[in-house]
Amino acid sequence: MRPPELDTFDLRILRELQEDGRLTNAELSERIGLSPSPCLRRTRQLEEMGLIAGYQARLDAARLGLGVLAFIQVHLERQVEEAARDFEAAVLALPQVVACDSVTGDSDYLLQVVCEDLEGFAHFAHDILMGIPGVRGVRSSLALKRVKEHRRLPLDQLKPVPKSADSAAEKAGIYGAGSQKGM
Amino acid sequence: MRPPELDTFDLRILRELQEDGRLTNAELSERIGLSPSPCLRRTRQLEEMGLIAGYQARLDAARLGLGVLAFIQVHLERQVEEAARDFEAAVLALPQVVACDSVTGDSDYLLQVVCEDLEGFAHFAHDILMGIPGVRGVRSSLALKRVKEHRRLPLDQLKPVPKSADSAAEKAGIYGAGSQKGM
DNA sequence: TATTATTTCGGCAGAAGCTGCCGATACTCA
DNA sequence: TGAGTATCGGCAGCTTCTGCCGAAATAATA
Repeated sequence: MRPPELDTFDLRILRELQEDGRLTNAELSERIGLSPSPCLRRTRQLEEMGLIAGYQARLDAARLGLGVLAFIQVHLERQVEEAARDFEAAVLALPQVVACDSVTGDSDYLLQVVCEDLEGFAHFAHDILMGIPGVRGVRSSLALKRVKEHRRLPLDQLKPVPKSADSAAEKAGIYGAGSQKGM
Repeated sequence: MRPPELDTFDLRILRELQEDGRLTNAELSERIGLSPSPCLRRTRQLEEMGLIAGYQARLDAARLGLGVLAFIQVHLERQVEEAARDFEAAVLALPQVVACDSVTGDSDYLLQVVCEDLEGFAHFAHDILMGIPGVRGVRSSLALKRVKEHRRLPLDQLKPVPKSADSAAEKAGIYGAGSQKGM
């Protein structure tokens, strides 16, 4: 997937909203150096393009009494085509699993699991996870300390389009019917 | 850390805001079955108590051209007291690292890293990460497919306080000076 | 059980913010 | 250089926010 070409304003909007998702449009427009109208337009477009996938409150798991975060490497049975599909479906339905990726390396999936306490985690790992058909084995690591968890994407790595150049053609593609660029 | 005792309304607020962090207070109050005034009051309290740590826009990394998510297990040199402190400080300053936990098991830290492409990732792993003093070795897994990534805490695991019981004493402690519970 | 104290509720009103429309400006392309 | 296009900023009606009020519900006490 090719990155859409965003100018500095767009990147600033993304950056600010990634920091504070409840910024008012008025405040946001001030911070990025644009008046409210075009700022709101751009934000809506970023949402419609799916670059902003949504907004969410970040909750403090520990303070809420969800004290255990575990990373679980999962190995599935080989040669079972349906195993992966079934496992993914099962994982999607488990609220304790807050993230799940299929990964390279010596396991098939990496799960991130949140539980109240070790007892709850033990129950999850043994009775629930190991009970999913196709699961051959798991290996768990418990998070001892959350060193960094802001989860903000490194937008600084992206270089803005200078807003001059082929801006017209670019916008036509991005904001318009979007019939180019091999979508 | 003991979980603060939240009633059903509080839990509903957390649930809804975890789903959509930009809900208007009017809409939120409707959904939880309370009028706007007390709803806003409760939300503000949840923020002040730190249960709501913040709000953020969830961006689509892939569509933004940040196509690589990697999980990196990091081993530090043993017997080096400062290694951990220095490593954590270094990690905090690296924008590519979107999350970092110190973990149990056969590595010291688990990093989640976002890069534009494999080239960028290779550069990060070799030139940046391995360049941090005290790092003995790393092992990487690349995410092939994000099966689940909503990152919503399983609030259903928590049981609400019936709103009767010792509500008065509880509120005094939580909402007031907060001088109890070993803070 | 009756009374008092405390807490939380719902409603209201001024202030702030949203949002769709307008003309004006800057830019591109022929 | 001139026509066409896209983005800007401003405005106005509407929604939403937010702090303050009295009322209702709950808890503590006698």
